Amino acid sequence: MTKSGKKPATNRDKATAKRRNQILEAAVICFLERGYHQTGVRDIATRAGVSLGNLYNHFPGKHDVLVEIAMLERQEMEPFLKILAAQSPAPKVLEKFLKAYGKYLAAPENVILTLEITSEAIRQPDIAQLFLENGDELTNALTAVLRRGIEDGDLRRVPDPEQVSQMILDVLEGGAYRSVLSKVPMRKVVGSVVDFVQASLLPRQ
Amino acid sequence: MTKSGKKPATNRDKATAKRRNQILEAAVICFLERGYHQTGVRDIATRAGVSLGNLYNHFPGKHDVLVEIAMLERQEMEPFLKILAAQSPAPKVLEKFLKAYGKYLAAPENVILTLEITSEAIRQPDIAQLFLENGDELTNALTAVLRRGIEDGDLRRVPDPEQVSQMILDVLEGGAYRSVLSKVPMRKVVGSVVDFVQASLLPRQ
Amino acid sequence: MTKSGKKPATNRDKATAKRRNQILEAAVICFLERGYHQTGVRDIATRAGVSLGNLYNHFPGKHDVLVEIAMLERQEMEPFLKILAAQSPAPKVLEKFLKAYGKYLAAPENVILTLEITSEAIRQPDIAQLFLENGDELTNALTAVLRRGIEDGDLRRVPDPEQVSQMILDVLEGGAYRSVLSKVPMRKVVGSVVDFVQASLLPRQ
Amino acid sequence: MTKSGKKPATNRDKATAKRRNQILEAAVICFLERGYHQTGVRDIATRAGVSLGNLYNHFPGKHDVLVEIAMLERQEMEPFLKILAAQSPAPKVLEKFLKAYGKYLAAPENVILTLEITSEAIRQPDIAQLFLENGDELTNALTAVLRRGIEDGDLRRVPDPEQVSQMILDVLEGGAYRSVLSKVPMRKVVGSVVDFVQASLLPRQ
DNA sequence: CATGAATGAGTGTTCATTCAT
DNA sequence: GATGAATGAACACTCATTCAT
Repeated sequence: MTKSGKKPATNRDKATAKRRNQILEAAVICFLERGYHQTGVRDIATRAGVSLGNLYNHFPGKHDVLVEIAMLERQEMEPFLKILAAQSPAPKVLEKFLKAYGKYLAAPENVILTLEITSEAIRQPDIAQLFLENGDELTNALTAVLRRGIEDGDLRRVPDPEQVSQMILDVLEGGAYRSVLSKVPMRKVVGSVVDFVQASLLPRQ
Repeated sequence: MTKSGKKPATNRDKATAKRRNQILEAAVICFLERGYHQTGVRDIATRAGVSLGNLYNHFPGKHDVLVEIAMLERQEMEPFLKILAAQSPAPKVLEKFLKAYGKYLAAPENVILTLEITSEAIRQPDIAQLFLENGDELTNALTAVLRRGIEDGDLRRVPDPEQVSQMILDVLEGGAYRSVLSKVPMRKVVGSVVDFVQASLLPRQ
Repeated sequence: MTKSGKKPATNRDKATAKRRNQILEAAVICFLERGYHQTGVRDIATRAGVSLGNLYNHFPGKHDVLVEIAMLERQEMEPFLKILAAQSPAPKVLEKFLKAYGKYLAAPENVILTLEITSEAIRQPDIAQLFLENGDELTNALTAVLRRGIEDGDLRRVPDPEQVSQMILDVLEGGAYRSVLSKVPMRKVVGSVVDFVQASLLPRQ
Repeated sequence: MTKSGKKPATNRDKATAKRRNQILEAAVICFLERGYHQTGVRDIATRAGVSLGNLYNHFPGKHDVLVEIAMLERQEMEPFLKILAAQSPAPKVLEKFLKAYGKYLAAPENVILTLEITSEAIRQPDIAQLFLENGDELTNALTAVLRRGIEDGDLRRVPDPEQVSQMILDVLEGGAYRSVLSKVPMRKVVGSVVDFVQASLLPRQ
């Protein structure tokens, strides 16, 4: 699967894949600790236990390591996509999602890494695209939930469900960022978000 | 003595202050164009029409230029603080604020600069503090409006008004960031925000 | 006396001379603390409580400050020249001188400053000349004592009294340098020097 | 493992070692010509025919280049240590040593380099230690000769043989320094030193 | 695949000195 | 005489990347 449709995955392939992972993990740690720009390729290689030159056998350059990390981030969204795919009533799904995603964002490393990527995205189109795609998956799934809730009469008929899902994510992620910076417990933040969002979306009785 | 009391500001002082401003403005442009880390002190000096060495007569270092810019950002909040201080009914004030601040955030440079500072704040405590103080002014003013609205019965009795103002700001700023990245018009974003926030805060009839 | 034979020394002249001294004293402290090359002209000016530009009204440049200091060092030799000029028996004079000069060299600042000058002397001919002249005064006076001692029969008839006085100074100054570096008490060093020199110079009975 | 045991020294290792030497030799030349502080890392790299960056693959920094040179200086003492280890009568050994070491010091480069290191030693503890260790080897060997001479009755029973060996070295090195500065031939200096030292140490008949 | 020596432009910062005020 | 802004070359060092082995 690493190369072609078949699966001849030799030991060599496996060893190589392992190296890649070592490097990626090391890079994540470095980027978290010191930031993307402050991290040198040497730092990554050293931390990964790989020679400097060899790193370039696995990645074309520092930039591409970040790109790959951004792509891995996307996989982390899977559990939340699954939650959003559930067929329970929309408000229930929504609440469950907010709490789960909020818990995930309570880990500072997830926030910092995202900010690091966000920050690069502004000037680097490929990362920007990746980042938007990442977000889109989540937004789309969330939007679908909202639409379903509206149709089922479980949610208020908001004018633009897509914008709303964006806002829901913003409000959570913004809270997460502030909780990293100012040490407000994420738990408290999530509680407020749930209340705020529900108040905005639940239909007037 | 150079600042306080009357205004003994000599020509020399004025020239010096002008230089500082030249440098700061040049730095803002550079940071916007290429980002803080990609910008060299040389770039700033050149753009400011100042010699490299002389820049260091006006600022202790690159870092401090960013700090000063962050401090200037704070002053930009003044008009919005004024709006929030108005004594009209809370929902009116709120809407006016959202539109005004949204309009301000429609300028990509304001968003990018904020992100640049945000991004440094994570690893540099002095900038973090400055950044939080900056935000606090706005949050506090907004919180006051919310409290007043609640007391007047104009707004729903939310459990934690401070968190709510944070969320309102997040939702606006997050939208602004996405509008920079994905070219969604900020106008549309602000519309959704106003609806979303009002739906959440206006009391059930 | 500062300029011409007369003595119109105005207040202005006195103030200026005071400034010069302030600068020189500050420079000595800086050179001792951080070394000549590590010391910046700014450091000296700041320490002297003088503006950077003004320092250049008093001295043509950093180099010349060092030259002046080297010249002042020469004056410090006066007391020892006086000791050597005494008409007591040569061995007595010699011992007294060794102890007095040794005591002077026990102060690390005197040793370090000399080394700093010595070290510059290698590459800067004007300092080299000054330094040699400095030393020559002492050597000549010491040589005179030796010659007198030899003629009086109080000292061994050494082949080259001038070389001998050089060596006597070397042995003292070398000891002083080591005492700075390795914390051997200078007192002990001087004792050994006196014994060593006397043994070499006193005539066999 | 690159060093110990047999000699697996690959071509690569050898090439690397050669580079190090090139750099060290270039550094010595630079330090002699212009002094440690006046020499830029670029100067060294250029003279060594090595790129600036690559120099940092071989040495952590400029300081460490000097340290390594100081360490190499120590090896230069080997021949003199051998002379001092000879079992001939102490006065003979002493004279032979003085002449040999004096001849070595007659080369200005040896004197200047030592002064350069000496001068750094004052402010840099690691160099100070290295420098003292260097000197100690010579002093100890010389002290041993003196002690032997005293026991054999070939030398005067001096109170502190260790101090005496220090002084002997000081007198030689001081002479060498002056011969560099004032162009007095080292030959003449050494002659005087031999006389002076012997006069001090040979027992009264 | 693996290594680390090699490159040289680039980093932020300091320097001694000048000069308009 | 006194000030400190102005200059730009120089500083030690780091960078992402290449490539011979």
